Amino acid sequence: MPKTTKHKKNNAEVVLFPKRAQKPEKFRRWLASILQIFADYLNQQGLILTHQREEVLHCLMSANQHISLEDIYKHTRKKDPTIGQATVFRTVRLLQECGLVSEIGSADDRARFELKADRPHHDHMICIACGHITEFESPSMERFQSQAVKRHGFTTLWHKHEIFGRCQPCTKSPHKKRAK
Amino acid sequence: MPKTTKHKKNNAEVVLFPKRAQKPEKFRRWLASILQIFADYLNQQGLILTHQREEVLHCLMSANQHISLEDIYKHTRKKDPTIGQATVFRTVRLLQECGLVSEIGSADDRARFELKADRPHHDHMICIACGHITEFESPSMERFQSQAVKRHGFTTLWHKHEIFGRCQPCTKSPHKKRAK
DNA sequence: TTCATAATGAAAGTCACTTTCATTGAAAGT
DNA sequence: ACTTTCAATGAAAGTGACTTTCATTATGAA
Repeated sequence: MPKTTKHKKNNAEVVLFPKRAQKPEKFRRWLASILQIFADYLNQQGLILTHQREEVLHCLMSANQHISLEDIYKHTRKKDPTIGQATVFRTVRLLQECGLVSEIGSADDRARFELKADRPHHDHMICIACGHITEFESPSMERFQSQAVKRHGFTTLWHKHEIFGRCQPCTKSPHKKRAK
Repeated sequence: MPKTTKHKKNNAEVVLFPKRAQKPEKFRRWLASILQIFADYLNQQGLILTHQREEVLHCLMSANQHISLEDIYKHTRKKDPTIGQATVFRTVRLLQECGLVSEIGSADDRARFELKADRPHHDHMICIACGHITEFESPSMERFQSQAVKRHGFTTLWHKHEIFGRCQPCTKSPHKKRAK
């Protein structure tokens, strides 16, 4: 049951780049292509790609996990100590509007975000013990979902399928904490 | 994409009991059985069933739709004008703890609640235009979900499968507002 | 009745967003 | 190069849905 434990301060320092660092060259090309999509969208809206906006996108692309607004704020701040929360907030909203980023739930009350470009659709399993988010996908489930939706004449825009529980390590040793 | 439009005040008066009124006798028996479950849980925790707590549960059982804390607060207040938000909040938390009630997402930022006792599991389609919540179920999807979860060694406690989009009426006439 | 607790509601507090507003700054016009 | 225009920005204030605090009140045991 969703015991809504809210209003808890997150003091944990988030390590955004654990292992799995990609080849720099490959990453650079990927970054450039995504950046182009963002720039095109901004242009189309009569807006421009500033270095702050670029920094936020870069942060989201470098992260190997799902991150919160605060995570992004802290990390971009290391490169540019004057960047404000407001800009991070507004940039993430822009990124959502152009479909590059999507919001997902979390074990606490801070929303997490992830890049969704170039990735197949997937859903999330969220560990309520350590906060770790595991991705999974099931094309069969997607098929059944479309059927169910069609039966009700509903038009889908997006969906969230989030499973809350305990991940493998936390099932085995419920008291060990994993870094957020 | 989840354009999180938050911080909007809900001034709409919620009609909790539209049609589909059950036979009074049947409802009374149902109420009594659920009330007993709640009372047992409270007892087991060294707590008691007060008339305020009973009123909150009654409200949730009478509602033919998914309601927010504020809805419950307003409606219980009609019977007892002195009941406080805090009690509603605490009672709903108790009801969640004993598994009688679950929280679901919504198109705005106010959580909605529903009774889950005596009901088969189901998921929700949430209309972002009118806020209406439609229930659906798909046993096949549940099966595939268990498989996916098992593959990752995850232990499920509960899940949310929420589809955001437009309901049939709002797809046809996007600008007509339905009461929340 | 007396006491120890649980229960309650008014009011204050929290906190994750969001918006406001005075500046900045970059590009377009002159 | 100078001015004008307006998007962009960050500090700070605002919002609002929860949550907790605290002084009372109600309940049940002794």
